[in-house]
Amino acid sequence: MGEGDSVVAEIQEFLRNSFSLEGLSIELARQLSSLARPMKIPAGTILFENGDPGNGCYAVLEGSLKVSILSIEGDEQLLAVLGPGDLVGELALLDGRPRSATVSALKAAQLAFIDKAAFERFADENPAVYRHMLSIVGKRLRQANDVLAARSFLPLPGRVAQTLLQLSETFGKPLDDGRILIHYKLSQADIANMAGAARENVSRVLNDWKRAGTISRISGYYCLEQPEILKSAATL
Amino acid sequence: MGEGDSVVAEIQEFLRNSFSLEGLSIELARQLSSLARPMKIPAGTILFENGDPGNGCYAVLEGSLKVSILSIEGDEQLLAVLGPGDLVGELALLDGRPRSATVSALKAAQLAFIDKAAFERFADENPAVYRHMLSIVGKRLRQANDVLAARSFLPLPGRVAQTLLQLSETFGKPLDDGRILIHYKLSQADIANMAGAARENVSRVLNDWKRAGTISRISGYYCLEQPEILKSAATL
DNA sequence: TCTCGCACGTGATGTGGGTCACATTATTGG
DNA sequence: CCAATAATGTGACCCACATCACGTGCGAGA
Repeated sequence: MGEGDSVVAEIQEFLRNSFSLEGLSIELARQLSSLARPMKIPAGTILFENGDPGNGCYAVLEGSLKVSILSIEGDEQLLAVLGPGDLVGELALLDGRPRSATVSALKAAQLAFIDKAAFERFADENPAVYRHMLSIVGKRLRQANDVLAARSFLPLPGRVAQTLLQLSETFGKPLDDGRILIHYKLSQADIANMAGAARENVSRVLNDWKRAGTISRISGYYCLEQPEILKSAATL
Repeated sequence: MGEGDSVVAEIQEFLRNSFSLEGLSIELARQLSSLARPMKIPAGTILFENGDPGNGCYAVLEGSLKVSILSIEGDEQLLAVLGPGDLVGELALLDGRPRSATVSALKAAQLAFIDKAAFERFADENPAVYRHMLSIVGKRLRQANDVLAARSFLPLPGRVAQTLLQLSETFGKPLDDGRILIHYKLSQADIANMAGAARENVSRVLNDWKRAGTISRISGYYCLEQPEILKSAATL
């Protein structure tokens, strides 16, 4: 255990903020937090890989992770970049199947591991937890469908727009007017891997928008100056 | 109610077969079936459209439905073709959000409607129902990720292979050796809309395989002669 | 301060697969 | 049984986007 108390407090804080916000009572969140085992991983660590047996899920307290699928040739399809407040590996909680994607740490991360068995025992007593879980998975499924739709119907710029908007959901800080700052260091390669496009072309699109004033870079961070334009570009 | 009893019996039969197979007790299935409202829709009916408010989900007893996303230009991305034993519209049961896709009847269909509120009331008493639901949604999410991965990494033939294999999961009847008959009338256009490809190219791929003996058509139905070859074509 | 490495910008070139056009079967209503 | 109509096969062409090739800026470490 060792480093103990402050982390426990952090887990509770986390659950209070993220879970309860979405309709889970604070008391439940607190109890749930006592099931979680804190853990810390350095940047670059692979938390688990596609095909691994899955025995539980993780809540992200600090740092950031990426969820991706890898092809044989080593190409990467980024599914998501996750930050504090997010949950990964929930699929293992649902059925007992192996992990369907690979998750690794982009930055050193503080996590809370929740064991499948313990979770089920707890949730059986508290159906609200199941409902909450369903809504999380439901959100993921909707998002997956959106991405697929974008892949089917939108040309490259549309897909990039969708990617930026999606990232702004996790990392966006609203500024004045409707501007949104994506407070996370993103490389074009990352964006390209999410949008399913070649980095070079993402560069071209991004520059077109920068010149048109649709987006800008503020000390390394992308800033959506006119989110509406991006939204309309990402509309099917 | 009117047409009544035989349909009620059918709903129970359905739930016994499909739900209980996947770990839900027969008793629960029977009780759940009493919440369902039977309904029949003719071929071509649109059950609901993307954006509609969603107040419940449907179990398919007979007939077939398609789940699709439509672009502005009228192009269609087919997400799934469903037959007896499948469930549609579960997302509405999870969160209260509007429907994320359009579902319509390919053939006249007999359905059982399950109201969101009634479902939650029942499931709160029987957490096993929630667990079962989670495993269904989990399966969908895995499948969605697979399709996205295929779109990212596989060339056209691979995507068509994946589509056939996926369809064989719903409609496949195993024959001798490892051959699988897809017992459903499929047009090339359908396959193309699922694989996200142009019909003409699907035609070419299918004919190549037919000539190579990988697949065949038996009185209008596609038959996978060598599923392993398709599987390897669909491997990332 | 230099330079090594890495993220980014941009033209030239290649190609998978979409689009068009049309011939050739199947299917179906009459 | 026959038109009408829809599903399929196949070639020719085209284009969005991947790939290649290389130049430019810039932060980190010696």
